[in-house]
Amino acid sequence: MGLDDRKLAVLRAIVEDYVATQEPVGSKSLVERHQLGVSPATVRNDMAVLEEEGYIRQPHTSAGRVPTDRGYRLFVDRLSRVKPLSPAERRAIERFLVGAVDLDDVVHRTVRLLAQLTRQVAVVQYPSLARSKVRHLELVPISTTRLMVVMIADTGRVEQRLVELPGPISPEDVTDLRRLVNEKLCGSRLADTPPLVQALVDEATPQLRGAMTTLSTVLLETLVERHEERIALAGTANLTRGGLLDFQGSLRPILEALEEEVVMLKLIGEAESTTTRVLIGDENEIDNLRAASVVSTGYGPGATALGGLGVLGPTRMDYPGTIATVRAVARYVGELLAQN
Amino acid sequence: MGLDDRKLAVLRAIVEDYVATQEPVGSKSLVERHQLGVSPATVRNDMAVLEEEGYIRQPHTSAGRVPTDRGYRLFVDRLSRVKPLSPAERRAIERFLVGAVDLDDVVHRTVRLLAQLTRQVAVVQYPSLARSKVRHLELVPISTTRLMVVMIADTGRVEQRLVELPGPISPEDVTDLRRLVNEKLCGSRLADTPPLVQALVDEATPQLRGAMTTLSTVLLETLVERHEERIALAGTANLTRGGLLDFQGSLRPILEALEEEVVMLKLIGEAESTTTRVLIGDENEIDNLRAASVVSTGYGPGATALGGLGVLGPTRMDYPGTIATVRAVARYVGELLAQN
DNA sequence: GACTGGCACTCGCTACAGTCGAGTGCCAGA
DNA sequence: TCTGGCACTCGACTGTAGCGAGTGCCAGTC
Repeated sequence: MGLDDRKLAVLRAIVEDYVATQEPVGSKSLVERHQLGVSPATVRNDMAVLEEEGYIRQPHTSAGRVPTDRGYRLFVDRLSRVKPLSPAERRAIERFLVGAVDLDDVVHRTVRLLAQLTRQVAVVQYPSLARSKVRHLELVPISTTRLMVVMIADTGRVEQRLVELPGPISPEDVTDLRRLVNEKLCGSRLADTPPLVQALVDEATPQLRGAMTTLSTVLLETLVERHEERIALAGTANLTRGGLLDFQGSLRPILEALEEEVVMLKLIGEAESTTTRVLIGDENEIDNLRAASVVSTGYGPGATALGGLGVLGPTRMDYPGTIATVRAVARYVGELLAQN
Repeated sequence: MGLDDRKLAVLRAIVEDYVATQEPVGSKSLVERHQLGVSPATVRNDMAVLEEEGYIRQPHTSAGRVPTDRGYRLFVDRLSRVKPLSPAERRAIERFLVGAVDLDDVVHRTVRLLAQLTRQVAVVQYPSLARSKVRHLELVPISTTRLMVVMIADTGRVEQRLVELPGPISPEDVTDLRRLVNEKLCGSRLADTPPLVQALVDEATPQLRGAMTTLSTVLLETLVERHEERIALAGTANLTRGGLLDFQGSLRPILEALEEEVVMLKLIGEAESTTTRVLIGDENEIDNLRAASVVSTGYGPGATALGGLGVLGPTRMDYPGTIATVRAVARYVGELLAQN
């Protein structure tokens, strides 16, 4: 059964009121607060239909209606327009991000900004290593059999790892190694390095072969496979906003999920492009987050995403406002990183 | 008025029972669960004295007694002995920390381990830069007017920062800069570098002076003054353990405090030595943490602390067990870092 | 046919009274 | 100094009643 315009207007009004007041909304207060041009009784009939279709529900008989996840979905897809940011918000974003001195700083400022503006939990993924290019590889001898490998990516990320060599190595050999590795790998995307690294081993002189083999293993392991992705988190205190009504009484599962980097990456970091994604309640694949919604987007120069960022909050959130903020922040961060 | 041995035994019993059950403890159940050798009435008299002295209190008339912060303090100082760890716990610690590949890894594993063993929120400070020595400084040209400075400390910490030079610089000059900086600074403690950095500027050739001045500013700013300290956090979900009884109903202030690195550093990182500190409730200077207790200690090779670590939980916590765990973990981490 | 006013009904919330029981303070006696 | 006994307190729980927001339905109107 189709929903006519008025029914949609009623749904929109319900979502807006519920988000604002956090209380189930009834037909009477609805007509009072919105110019629907009809009587409460009519609204009630519409509500009955909306409920039958699964867009709203009653917490108890004789309470007002509350949007369901499906209702929010319809609202987000068809009934809301992205709110333009207020000038104050724009200024806040600019001011907050100006003066960041390095990538860590950018990421931390961004995640705090996002948490503050949306009053929710914010998550920012560091620029993905897989999509970064190698700018420089530095080998620093720590002892005769130990090297520290430092990789600097064009996105500003710096990763390091200690390498235990099979045998002692001379400073000259380290210099050679450094030169070889840099010649081969500089400028290539990390995702493309595995064959290059293999080639390095194959082409190495017998003298360097042992060291190169160990080094290559570590490079592949650390930079390509392992904890290549990192995230920053802020605003967990915002979860306590709105008492315990949101999140059906327990923050536990949410906090647990937030601590699992892998989970968060899945949520935030999957975006390949800079489109905005909204996951509402049940749509979430992570059980712990069934009571939450996530608004996320990719950021980066142009339309390709270097990484993802987003916020997590109760399903009862201000979607238009949140979406606008997330997008705006992502755009600014993208520009900022492009400058480097 | 002094407290005789039996009164102290009563206090100990009250603390132990309350920590275990989380319910106010009465005189009758007390004599049932502990071999005090006296009747409930006698215990009641003792309790009256303990209450008068401020060691315990009644939530309401006619409920059992609950320890006050002062009571916990006395318990920790005089009535409890540090529990030896179970073999299982020792094994868990070893297993958890073996196989860590770099400092980040060590810190993350440690903080997770601590959270898991104590079932509380764990905080681990990265080895303090101020107390680290410079192992190597690397300068990587990003463009003709930009350098990335990477500092590697003997503790394994790696910090980087982008430097915008006043004018273009040649690769040869970069090499010279790198050599000069390393000759001067390698091996010295970061806290001692400011005069050395100044000397570098003074001694620089006219050609390098401009670059060196900028570089020195950045070095001082980034490495000595600014975000020199970092922390890792884990186990926030443990705050929800024990319902909302702990933390007087709101996690808000706790979560807020946990997000403030500065606050956490003050709490965890002040220790200069590897002695254990216990802060109970009110003793805490941070208002937001008035309902929490913190057990912290320094870790490092020998008795000098490289950094601090600790846990935060409700005042109603198992102090002997927590103290033992925190100490044991700190010792292992210290050993682990000494190996590098 | 769509909308409206009216009406009976539901049910959560609050207030109030009553009961129960854990725990206390006090006191006289051993 | 300790103990048993006793009266008392007060929170927790239960049951009842009234209130009110909100609903569904129906007959009537445009």
